[in-house]
Amino acid sequence: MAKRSSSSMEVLLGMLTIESMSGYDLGQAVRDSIGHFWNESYGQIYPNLKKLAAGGFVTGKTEKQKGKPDRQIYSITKKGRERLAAWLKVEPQPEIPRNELLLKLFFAVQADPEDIYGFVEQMARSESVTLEKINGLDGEIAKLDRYPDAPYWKMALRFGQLELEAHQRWAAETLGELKKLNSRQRTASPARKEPRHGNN
Amino acid sequence: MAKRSSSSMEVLLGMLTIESMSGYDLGQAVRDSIGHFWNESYGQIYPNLKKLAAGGFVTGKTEKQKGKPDRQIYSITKKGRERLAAWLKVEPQPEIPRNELLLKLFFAVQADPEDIYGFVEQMARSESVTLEKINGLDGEIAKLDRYPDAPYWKMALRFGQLELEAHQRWAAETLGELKKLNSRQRTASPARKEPRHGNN
DNA sequence: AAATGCATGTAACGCGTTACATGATTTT
DNA sequence: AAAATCATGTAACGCGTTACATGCATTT
Repeated sequence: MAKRSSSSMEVLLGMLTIESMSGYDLGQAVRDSIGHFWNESYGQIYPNLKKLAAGGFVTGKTEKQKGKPDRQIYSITKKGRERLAAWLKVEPQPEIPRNELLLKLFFAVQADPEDIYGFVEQMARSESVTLEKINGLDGEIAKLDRYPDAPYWKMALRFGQLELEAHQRWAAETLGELKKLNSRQRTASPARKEPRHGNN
Repeated sequence: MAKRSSSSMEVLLGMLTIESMSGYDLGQAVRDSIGHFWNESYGQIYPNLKKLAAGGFVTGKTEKQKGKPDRQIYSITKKGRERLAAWLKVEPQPEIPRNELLLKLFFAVQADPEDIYGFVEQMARSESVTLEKINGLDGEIAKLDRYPDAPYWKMALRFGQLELEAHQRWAAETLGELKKLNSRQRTASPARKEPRHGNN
């Protein structure tokens, strides 16, 4: 058995406690509000909603629209809430890490220094965009303090802020180190085009 | 097609540039030296080594041992180095995030406050262990400065340090918030056993 | 006596992504 | 005229985990 329970259904249930939504809406909601720590593809969302409906955890109502295709609006049921509550009692599994950037950095002696430098730069740039997005969400949550969820949303957001700020500091520090290392390497062994390693 | 290239073979190649090893050794090396940002299971390592050998990226030599089972020692070939170099030129993909703790925190209104508090505490404790392990590695790398890789290894390690420190700060802050929130809730609505939501 | 470590491997299984399909409307 | 958005869905495919198998040696 390769059971990994995996919470893909429970995110949907959780989101539906906030508001009844269609599968399409759920995709957006996940991306826009918890995208910095969770993702869910439509290839997962639609089949899972069907399974949840078949199990009585959600109910769906068809909503007609003019011009646009019909929407299936899903609502969580009592049974769905119970399932969510049960899942919330289970200790969360730490995520198994797979950071490709760090992997390539770890093997960087085998690489072109310029490439590695570019990777770190690129990561810093793209994460700073994410950070700004998160900071934007912060302001939005502040306006939503009628929701009892708001304080928790803020804590989850805060995680992203602190983590990404740490990443930014690391990137700045690392880019400096890489620069020093590259210039030292260049002066130490000048005009070395092909790395010589005596293997096979 | 669901191609995700996935670097599982390249980690092995990368590790073999440091030293020739068996599959078993590779499993340990991954866990012990890059375990904080990468993981690889034996169910992946052994078949991948066979594939790499079949493609001429590594070569294996059987090593007899007394009492213990034979070891297959793998070495990277010229072709293997080329493959690694090619992979190192490709921009690393940002990891898709899946943080169960934050997910449960996000839906914490639906949960028992004590459970959530415990989850954050538990995460902080287990990550502080990881942090100590990383700090231990730091000292070991310092002794390995004959390796040209050492500076890069340090940068990868530093990432883990800064990130985990940020997590620790977040956890401390969040536990404080949760405590405040829980006491406020208890005084606001006393003796509420069943949450009343008008859904199905 | 039982459990853990060494060492290599295979098989089952499911999770998740990507690609594709459809078709109308709105934006560029 | 082309591309993107809305909206729902299915099928293919592979990655990765878990479990299982084997068997000897050492540790508890």
